Amino acid sequence: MSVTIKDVAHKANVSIATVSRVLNHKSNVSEDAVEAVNQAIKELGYSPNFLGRDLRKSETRRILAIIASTEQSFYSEVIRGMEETAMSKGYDVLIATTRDDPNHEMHLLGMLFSHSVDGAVLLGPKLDAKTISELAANHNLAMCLERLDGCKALTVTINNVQAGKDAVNYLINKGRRRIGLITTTQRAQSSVDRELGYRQALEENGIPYDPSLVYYGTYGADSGTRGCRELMSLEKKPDAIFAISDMLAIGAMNHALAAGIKIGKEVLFFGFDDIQYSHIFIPHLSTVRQPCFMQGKLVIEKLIDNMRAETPDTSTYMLPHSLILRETTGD
Amino acid sequence: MSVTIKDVAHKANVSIATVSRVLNHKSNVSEDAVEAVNQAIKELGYSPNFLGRDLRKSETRRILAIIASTEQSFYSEVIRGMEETAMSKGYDVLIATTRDDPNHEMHLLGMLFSHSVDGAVLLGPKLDAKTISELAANHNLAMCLERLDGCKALTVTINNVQAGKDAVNYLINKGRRRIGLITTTQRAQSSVDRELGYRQALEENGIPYDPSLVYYGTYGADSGTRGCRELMSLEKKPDAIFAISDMLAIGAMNHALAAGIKIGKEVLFFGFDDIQYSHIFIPHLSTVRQPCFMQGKLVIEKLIDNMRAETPDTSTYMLPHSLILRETTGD
DNA sequence: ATATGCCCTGAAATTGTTTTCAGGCACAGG
DNA sequence: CCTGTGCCTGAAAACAATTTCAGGGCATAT
Repeated sequence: MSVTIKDVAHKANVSIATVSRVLNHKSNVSEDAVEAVNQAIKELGYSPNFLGRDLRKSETRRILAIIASTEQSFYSEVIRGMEETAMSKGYDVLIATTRDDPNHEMHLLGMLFSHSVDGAVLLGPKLDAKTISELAANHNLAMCLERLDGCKALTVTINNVQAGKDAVNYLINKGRRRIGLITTTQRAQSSVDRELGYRQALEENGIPYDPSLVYYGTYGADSGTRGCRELMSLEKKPDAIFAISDMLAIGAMNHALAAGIKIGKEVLFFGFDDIQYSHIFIPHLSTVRQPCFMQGKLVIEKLIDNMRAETPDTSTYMLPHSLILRETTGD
Repeated sequence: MSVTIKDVAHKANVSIATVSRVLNHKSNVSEDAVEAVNQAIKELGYSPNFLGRDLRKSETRRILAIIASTEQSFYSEVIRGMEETAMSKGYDVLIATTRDDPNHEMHLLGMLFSHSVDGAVLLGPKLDAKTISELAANHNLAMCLERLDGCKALTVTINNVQAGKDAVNYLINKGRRRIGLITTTQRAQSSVDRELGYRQALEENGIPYDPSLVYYGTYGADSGTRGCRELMSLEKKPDAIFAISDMLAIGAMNHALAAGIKIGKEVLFFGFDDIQYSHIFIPHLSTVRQPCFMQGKLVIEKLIDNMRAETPDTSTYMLPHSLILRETTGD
């Protein structure tokens, strides 16, 4: 069918071993041979079958990034960080999506077990901590962006508790006391942590926690809109709203704009993620920025380290976040 | 190192051939053997090495989708269409990004040449038509979303000329005569086609083409903002603006909103792509919707057909688009 | 009793590459 | 002239699976 190393060897009048040496740029091969082989390769239009190579070498130099869907443009910087770092070490990054299905996530991890890739990174896993811990013990598996409580696997993330706390503290320092929270019923650990930060900030400032100020929805913008409408129809309206994602915050502001609420004065808004639209949408949204590129970079570095290590590093690395202050907090 | 089929065979007291038969659910194997093998597999925690299997079978059942970056959330529906269709036929879809670098695009195509995947789909290629035509002649390669003039390769897209024309015709039918165009200097074929549609619509309606009404920028929202500002500072202002992407349109409307222009009355806006934000942003944007899911579905179906065919199908399939009419055209 | 057919099994070939090992050759030093 | 050294080379093993082929065992038919 396809042209193989054997055909090249035959055409160049050398052994397949010599062709292989040329392909891999080994030093111990004569110039004549190199010339002849390269000539044959060109004429035949040969390109090596990596299945053979990978099998023999037991490595593919490929890493799989498993994400929920390509919808969240938010992942894109993380992926870039992963790719650039991987490439500099001679690896390629492939992406696959789970569509929020834990079974499909497991199916994709099959690529790791079956040696189709050398390592895998989960960005927002759907599987539980126990399962992942077990898998990570025997395979080159890491997590990024999301940590999992009690999960013994290499993790790179930010401190979402502290980040939520910082955002809410900022609102409190602006003199706000009735702070609404818009979050999701879907309990990703990061959502849980951000909510925890919200509560800690209130507590440390002696503000009583009021459950009616917390709206649980989905993660679409329209859910943010509904959340804002609900919070604003309370007898005692909030004077600030913290949303656990920019998407929710933007949805929320849509209601506020429609209702004629003065954003940044009457009610302050704080988002999370610093997505592209947070500074396209008017008014510009104050938000928490994570070091996306750096998280991608670090997780790949550590993952590749682990591939060569005898005992894998299963630490959790938390990178620093920062507050981006814009119009919605009156800045 | 790892546990292989040999270990399983030994543990189950059968030959590796029998283990292989069990793994592949062949009928001609006794129940006792099946039992013993499955038991051994479980005890050893064995999972087959696909490199061996793929090499022997000369197929990986994997398809590579090559995109520019995961930033354009716009791709996500296409990918979903690809994945769902592929999965139903027993294939997995992997994604890789070129970061707009034609060299890297070629590097990624190496996965196709080296038999690491069974087929590849380019979504918005950076390579030229000639190169792609040659590659497609010898490998299982297709294009989706973007066509390339004179490229002899399986392509699934929409008719961007007609779509641009439809959008502009709609504006004309609303009584508009001075229609601005916001586009990009980066000449993707789809941009060229949409601009062509714009000109054809004008021509067919006897409206002279006015170059000062065309703004060439990048594809960021801020470029749309600049474009709108420039067009609105003309002596003879436009009464409608067609942007070749929603992103540009949203950027443009940001200027209009800030300048107090009555969107949907004074100036109509028409976008392209129907991205998520086009109905989050207020006012809601009228836009052209492409059948993303269907394009993804069709390209995979045709690509898989091509894998089994003796002579590959190199046709271009154009799927129907539709106009989504919202507030920005006064609907 | 022998032949026929079916079910199940394992040895060995096969897939395309890398790597090991042994040896051929030339050249320098004794 | 002989030996050691270094460079280059090819045959064959290895990687982990699938598939082919031949045959053993058993039941049924003749």
